[in-house]
Amino acid sequence: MSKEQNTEDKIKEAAKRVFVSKGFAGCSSREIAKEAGMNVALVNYYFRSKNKLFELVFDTVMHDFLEGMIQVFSTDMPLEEKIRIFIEREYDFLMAHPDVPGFIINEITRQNDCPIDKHGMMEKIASTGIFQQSLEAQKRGEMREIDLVSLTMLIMSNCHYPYMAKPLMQELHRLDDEAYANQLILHKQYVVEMLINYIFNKHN
Amino acid sequence: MSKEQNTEDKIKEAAKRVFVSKGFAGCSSREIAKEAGMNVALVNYYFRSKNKLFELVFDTVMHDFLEGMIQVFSTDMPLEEKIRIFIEREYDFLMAHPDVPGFIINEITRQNDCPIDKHGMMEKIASTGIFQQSLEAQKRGEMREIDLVSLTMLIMSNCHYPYMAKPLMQELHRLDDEAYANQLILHKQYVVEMLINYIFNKHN
DNA sequence: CTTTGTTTTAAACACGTGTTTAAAATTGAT
DNA sequence: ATCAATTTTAAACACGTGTTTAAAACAAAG
Repeated sequence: MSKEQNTEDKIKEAAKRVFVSKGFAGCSSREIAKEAGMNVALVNYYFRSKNKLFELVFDTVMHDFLEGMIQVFSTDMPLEEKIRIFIEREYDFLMAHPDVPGFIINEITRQNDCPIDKHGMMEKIASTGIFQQSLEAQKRGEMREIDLVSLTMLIMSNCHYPYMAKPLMQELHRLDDEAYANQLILHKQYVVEMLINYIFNKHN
Repeated sequence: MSKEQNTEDKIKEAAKRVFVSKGFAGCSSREIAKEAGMNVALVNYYFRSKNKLFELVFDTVMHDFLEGMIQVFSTDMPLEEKIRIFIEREYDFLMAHPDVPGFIINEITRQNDCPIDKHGMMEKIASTGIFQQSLEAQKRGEMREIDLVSLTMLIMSNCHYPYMAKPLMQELHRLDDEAYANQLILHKQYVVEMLINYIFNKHN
């Protein structure tokens, strides 16, 4: 990447790498500093504390994570196409950022009293009209009468879990990294087919 | 429970509670000791170190986790019934132990060079004949021609993720604990229906 | 009761943690 | 070149960590 980025950004991106892969409790300030190639004190000079730096990283990761949804949902495709595209985009995104879902879920679980939806992302998602579109499709009988929370959960489960559970699945089925990467490409097809079939009452 | 259990078991169960809910990096030896109601040194008197205690806990959790599968798969039900029962048992198990999947996946991810399948559980699962049964069902055309890794992944995704992602889902949809528990009961029905339909080429 | 072995405790050890301090190095403008 | 402001560093601080040690409390057998 560009070597022209300033110290603050170098620290922030190093912190993102370390936090996302090891979690807040699984790394130290000094490890982040070393990853950024500089002193420990400098980290706290730019960001007052490990906690503040973490909150900043978490916010941006969470933001990037939800931004993708909004882009897809904001188009004027028919619902079926939106869902299909969404799943494929999600698999592409996770191919490049495999440990983001685990990071987000773990860190939200860690402290159950923090403000997660700082950017009001959920309202943004709602304001794309995706939920209205779903309800209308259900009224017209084009879509299965399934409640929207479960709809979300079905889609997310089949997108996130294969990446989160990678080491478990690799161990259970004795797959190396390359084999698992190929498995994921194959699996995406199954997931799209299964979800579209189920949500829109398709046969075969 | 029975107050008659000895010190060693009291420590081990306290450790299980703390490790499973907070993870290895997220807790201290002293926290485990306090949870067990005793001194720090006593923990290391019975189990030589935090690491040894953790490995012991992880093994038993992993064992209990896989034992359920084996029981269901070892029956002589038709495949469709096995899968249906498996999903329902999995939801029941996770209702009582919601953070087990996250614990297992996180801790396997943490150290990518540890012997996970210490009990040879995967061979036990294979020796239930579940995989042969699947292949035969596929040959007879009763079952979709789907590769067995993806089959496993589809089922596990839709069982584990709803429990792992609970706080994320609660935040996104503004659900309290009771509402989410009800949601899970509802969701189980969708999951069974969707998976059975897809795997066995059902219509409706 | 005394003695022997086991269980429990308080204290300490060396080290890593997050954070701060004060000095050094660097920068940029006059 | 000088000087003030900014950036970077090394060192230190107080505290929490995993682990160990040695003494105390306890139990059981003689």
